[in-house]
Amino acid sequence: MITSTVENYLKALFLLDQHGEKEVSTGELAKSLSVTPGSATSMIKTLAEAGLIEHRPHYGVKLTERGRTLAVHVVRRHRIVELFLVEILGMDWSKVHDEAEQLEHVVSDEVIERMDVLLKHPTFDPHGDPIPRADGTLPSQSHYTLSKSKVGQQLSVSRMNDQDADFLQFAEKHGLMIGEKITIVEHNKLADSLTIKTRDNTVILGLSAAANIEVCDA
Amino acid sequence: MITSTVENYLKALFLLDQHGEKEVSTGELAKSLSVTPGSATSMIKTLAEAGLIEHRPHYGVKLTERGRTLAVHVVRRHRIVELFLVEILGMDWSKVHDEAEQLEHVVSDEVIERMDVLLKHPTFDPHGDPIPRADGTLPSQSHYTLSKSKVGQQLSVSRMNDQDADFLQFAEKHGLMIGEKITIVEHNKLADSLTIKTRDNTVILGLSAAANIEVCDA
DNA sequence: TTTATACTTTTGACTAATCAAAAGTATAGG
DNA sequence: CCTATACTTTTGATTAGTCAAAAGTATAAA
Repeated sequence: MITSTVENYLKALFLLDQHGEKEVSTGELAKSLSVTPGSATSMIKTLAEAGLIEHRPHYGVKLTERGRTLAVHVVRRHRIVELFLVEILGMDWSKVHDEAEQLEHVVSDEVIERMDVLLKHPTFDPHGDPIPRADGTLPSQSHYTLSKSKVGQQLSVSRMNDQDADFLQFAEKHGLMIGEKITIVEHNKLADSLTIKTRDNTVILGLSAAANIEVCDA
Repeated sequence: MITSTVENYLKALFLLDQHGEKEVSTGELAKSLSVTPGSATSMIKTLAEAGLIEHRPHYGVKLTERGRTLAVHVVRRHRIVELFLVEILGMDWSKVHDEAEQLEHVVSDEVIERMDVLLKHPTFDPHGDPIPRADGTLPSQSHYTLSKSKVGQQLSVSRMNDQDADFLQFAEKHGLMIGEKITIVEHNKLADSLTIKTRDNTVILGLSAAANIEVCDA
């Protein structure tokens, strides 16, 4: 049976290893789901028996084809629901993550496909994350993090790595919304800070905050 | 903790005794939730301890004020979601019940209130059932069942007592949708049947089917 | 008054998921 | 080669919900 818990484990594994390249450790998985390592181990056993992951004890786990397919569909549901909540119900983009976290496990395929049509087959969600297509493939875009950009570059904010509502609100208040054009004014290596010109502000960010914001060329 | 299971028990109790007048028996409750009587008894114990119902052993249970309030809010969520699925997502009214059954336990108050606004504060859902207001009160309307109506009466279909998708599709196909005007042509007591003229059909229904359709004066 | 019947409650067992803590394992450093 | 450390797995307990079947209770009929 694919319970919501199972879906959450599969989704976490997918998000920790989007490309299906490395093995994910029990500890990483446990941390990302806020459960104890022991809980993760026992669920890993269950998922491996169900053929959803492959487990090399003491080394790590990897999604099987079937597990990855299920995970991608959970992600698709999550991101379509998020966008729907923002676009159709007018909710604040900084608050839709938690709501979608619940809804992703119960909305039927029919509802998702109807939302998809209403939203005109969108490719990115309100946080800039790609929305997997119904066939399981992913749209792509070349992102890099703000902390790696050069002075003078004209950029466009493309996604947020941090889903924390406070952080998202802070970003929004300073004109760092998805799609917004920005310019790097100064990179102070001593202060470890980045001065950024947004549409109508100038913001100074520490590099760790800048690492949470992805951009692409404007 | 108010789990979905708890919400389902409370909702079932409310629907079995809308007016809070009689006591509901363990058996009735168990049947309406498709669980064994023993399961119902043990949940009854839990709900009584939580102060959500009052239990007179061997006689029955009744919602407390707090239990009723919670139940009414679940019903509100269910019915708003149903109407939303039909009106905004264009789903078939005969299919939205099961979907709403899942969603009612996870949608937040904020989402419900936004749907309510988008739907312009509706008072009845697609099956003709009243939608409780956010304050817990219920709109009312004088319904009676088709099986009790008289020959010659001009009526308007106002709600369906049976949520079974096949029945709803049958009704729809024969022009027995909510709001549709109909006339009673004949009541054959021997055949136990009712002949009804709809907009562009004449339908013959057995009395047991007729008892599942509520009407009000046209 | 007694008994049969129908219903309710209790009991004991099971599943999914969790945690805390004990036991086991891989590996880097000496 | 040995050991300390960090991580993983195992073990045993707990919770919410369920079922099947045994035991108990209320009541209508004899």
